[in-house]
Amino acid sequence: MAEILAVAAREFAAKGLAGARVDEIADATRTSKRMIYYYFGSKEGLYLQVLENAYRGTRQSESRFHLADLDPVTALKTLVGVTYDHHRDSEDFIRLVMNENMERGAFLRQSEVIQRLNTPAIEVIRDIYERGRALRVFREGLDPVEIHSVISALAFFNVSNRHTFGLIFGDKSADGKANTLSRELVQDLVMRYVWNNAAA
Amino acid sequence: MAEILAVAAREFAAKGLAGARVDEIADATRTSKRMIYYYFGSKEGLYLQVLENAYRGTRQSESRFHLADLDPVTALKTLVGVTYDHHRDSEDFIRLVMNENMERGAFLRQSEVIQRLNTPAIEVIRDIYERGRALRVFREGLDPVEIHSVISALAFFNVSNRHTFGLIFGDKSADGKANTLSRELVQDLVMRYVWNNAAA
DNA sequence: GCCGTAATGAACGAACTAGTAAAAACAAGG
DNA sequence: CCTTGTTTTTACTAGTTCGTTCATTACGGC
Repeated sequence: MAEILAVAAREFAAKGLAGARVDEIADATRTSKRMIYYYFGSKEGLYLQVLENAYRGTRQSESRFHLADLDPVTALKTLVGVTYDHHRDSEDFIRLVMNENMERGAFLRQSEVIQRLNTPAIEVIRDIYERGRALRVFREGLDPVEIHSVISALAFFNVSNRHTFGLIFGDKSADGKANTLSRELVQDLVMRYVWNNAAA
Repeated sequence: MAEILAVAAREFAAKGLAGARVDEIADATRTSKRMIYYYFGSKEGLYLQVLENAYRGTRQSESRFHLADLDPVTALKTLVGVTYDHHRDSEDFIRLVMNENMERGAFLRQSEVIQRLNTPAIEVIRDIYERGRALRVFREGLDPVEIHSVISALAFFNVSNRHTFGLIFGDKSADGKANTLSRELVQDLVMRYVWNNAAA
């Protein structure tokens, strides 16, 4: 039932696995609690489905940007920007991942589905990097997984630690959500990281 | 009672505010549950004290490294390394902060103590950056808060998202804990970010 | 020794929460 | 229209969990 999954995603994202209440999820749907147990077996079964669903949804956004058609510098800069935007606008997904890390990956570990979803993301970066390296605008010896990690780390942290960072450094933007790391900053950081300083 | 705080810190770090159980905390101390309510009033009161305590402990580590005595390049690189090491070895603190972000900063907001603790960290960076800029090894126009944010983001993410990242990319190190971003990588990234490419 | 205050222990209770029992409603094939 | 299997509703339960009640003890000043 898609409605249950959508409601549960919001609830788990808002309060975490331990904080979420099955009764509240049920009340927010047009079905009943009994249905949740009928379809998903348990609270944890529901959580697992929500988690898988969230990862599935996320990995689809990058493919839409035709990065292979752009020159490597523009492509990488675009990829960083798109990743930044996507994270910023997917707070529920971020919070689900945060929660899953609080659970020490106990549920992600059970899912074979998710593990395969990230390979394409790496391949996109590998393609861009190899092209940039051939043109000598990117330096030698970098690992696409590392580049992906850096981009993810900055885009993720910017959302995940919004509240504590915002409170400590007080720089809330207009919408009330602190963006401690600006879009341009992250792009700049990544481009300087891959840049070949001895470029022709 | 220091013992209660220490036990509670472990428990809240392990299971979050909603997941932790007051009875379990009480059983792990040499005192009783009654004492927790006597001293801290409520589960949330205890949590707030734990959080404040954790921030206090963290901010003390940087001052030990005499960064003002080092040349700016070495100083910044050392600061990054020290911050990286400290985060990697303070998983409980990281998890408390993660949890507090899941709580949307509701408790940190109540604490005036914590807000003041981070100013020194910025001043250290400002000093290093200004010296490096004067020597023309660091470029113009950077904000110490931004530099601090970048360092924090990478060091924090490396621990906070250990489990999900480790599962997806499978690179666990010897101790079973995935370090997706290596120490050298983070140092390299920050140094390239501040570096003045037009250096003499 | 006496007294007020701080500290402690054992047991309890009221509210909550994941999960279930049992049966009603429904769909579909014969 | 009846049988058979699936979906859904309502009400319930067994166990947990935060917080309290009340009685008792340690302790420092006088």
